[in-house]
Amino acid sequence: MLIDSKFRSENTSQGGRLAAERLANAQPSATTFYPENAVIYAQGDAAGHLYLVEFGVVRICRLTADGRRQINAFHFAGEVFGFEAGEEHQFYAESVNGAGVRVLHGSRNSGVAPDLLALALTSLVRAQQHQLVLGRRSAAEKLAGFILDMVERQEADDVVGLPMQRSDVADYLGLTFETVSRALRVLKDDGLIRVPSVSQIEILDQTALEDLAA
Amino acid sequence: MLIDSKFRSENTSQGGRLAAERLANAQPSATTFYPENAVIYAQGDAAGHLYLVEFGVVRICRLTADGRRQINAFHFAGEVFGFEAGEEHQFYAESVNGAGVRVLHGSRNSGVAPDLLALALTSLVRAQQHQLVLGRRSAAEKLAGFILDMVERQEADDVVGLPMQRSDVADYLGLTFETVSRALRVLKDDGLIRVPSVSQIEILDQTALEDLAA
DNA sequence: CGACCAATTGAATTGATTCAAGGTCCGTGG
DNA sequence: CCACGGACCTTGAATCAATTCAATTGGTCG
Repeated sequence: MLIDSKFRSENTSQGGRLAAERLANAQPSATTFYPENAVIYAQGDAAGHLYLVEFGVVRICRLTADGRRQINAFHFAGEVFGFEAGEEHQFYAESVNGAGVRVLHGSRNSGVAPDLLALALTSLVRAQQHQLVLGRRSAAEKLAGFILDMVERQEADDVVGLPMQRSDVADYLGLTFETVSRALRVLKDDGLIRVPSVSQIEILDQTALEDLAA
Repeated sequence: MLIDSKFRSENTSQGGRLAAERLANAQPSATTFYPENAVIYAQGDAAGHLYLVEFGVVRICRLTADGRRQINAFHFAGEVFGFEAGEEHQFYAESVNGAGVRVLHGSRNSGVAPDLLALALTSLVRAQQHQLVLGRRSAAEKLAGFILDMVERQEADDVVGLPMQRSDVADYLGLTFETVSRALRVLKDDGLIRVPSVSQIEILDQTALEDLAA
């Protein structure tokens, strides 16, 4: 089975945005605003819809039995989330910093399957990337991978925003927020980054970051 | 956008096997046998094909800059692998213990998109599950999650086979093989499992394992 | 200005890794 | 058939890194 290159070609840095636009334009609907930390859907809710981030950032989370939180993904403007397996959501989605979200409505058999596939592959690629980052041994390596991911998705050159707080980053990387803070300091002391403000990171040595994260 | 429940209903424990069968039957092809540790495709090879495991186990891996190996996924009989983003494989695939693999050939526009979507979602769900396991803090928790995954996919009741060696499990969980060995001992000493042989694990207390891994 | 929340930093502890030494299993050859 | 060799697994002890708990700093909003 050869996957049509039309599907794949959209799936690298663009993150399936063409497919998302096609779906969104096919049947426009209203954008809902979710204030900071507002729940978009909860664990156990009926699944099946897809959501398009218009602006802001969304996090996809899951709570463990002992009350810890694992963040599965962050989604930025232009990205689509909501793919899941069963009839119920295994994860819950929240607005990180105030986000506008549009539900994608559409008939089931209107020839959008190729677009759906492209979007699903985008999510798959992100998940695979996250697997790699989570599997890295040291905190500094994880953080380097995270920062590079942010750079790529924000299409920023050297100053990248961190719209989520340290504990979000920690739960995304499987660390504590103190360790995130310390790892940032290590990268800073080694001259790989600068931290002009709490929510901004300037890349000083992208090559060194990539070597760490590779 | 409402994802057709036909796609989703196949995507839980069955792991998209119906879709895989439909694709395989659509255009049968020969099965290739890959001996232990044989490479099925290499990092950098042209991507685009999908592969069906007929028997045996396949691992999907990636090497890091400093020579460590991250195993992204294991695939068992009946499962499909090979989904990737760009034109080149970002990962490499190897036979773990001698595996029969069939390349899925087919015309690009023969109405198989729904099946492709189902399979891609299956891979996505597995990747998400793996994210959760990798994010767990302790080695025992990771191992509990891994064992439960094996139980589910082998459809075994209480004795589950571990066809891969300790170092494979370690690279899958982001641990060292010594830590895997020690974590197994912990689970054994706590009465959650028995280890009748090196490659077999008997579940004694599935509920406790689930509590650990949840 | 003061209160509050997030982030940083410090010190002690816990847990995984590292390095090293046996132990087990299995296939091969005498 | 048994002994040997090699690969894999287990176990031990020391080290190192992340967590935990606690204190302090920084920034924001009323």
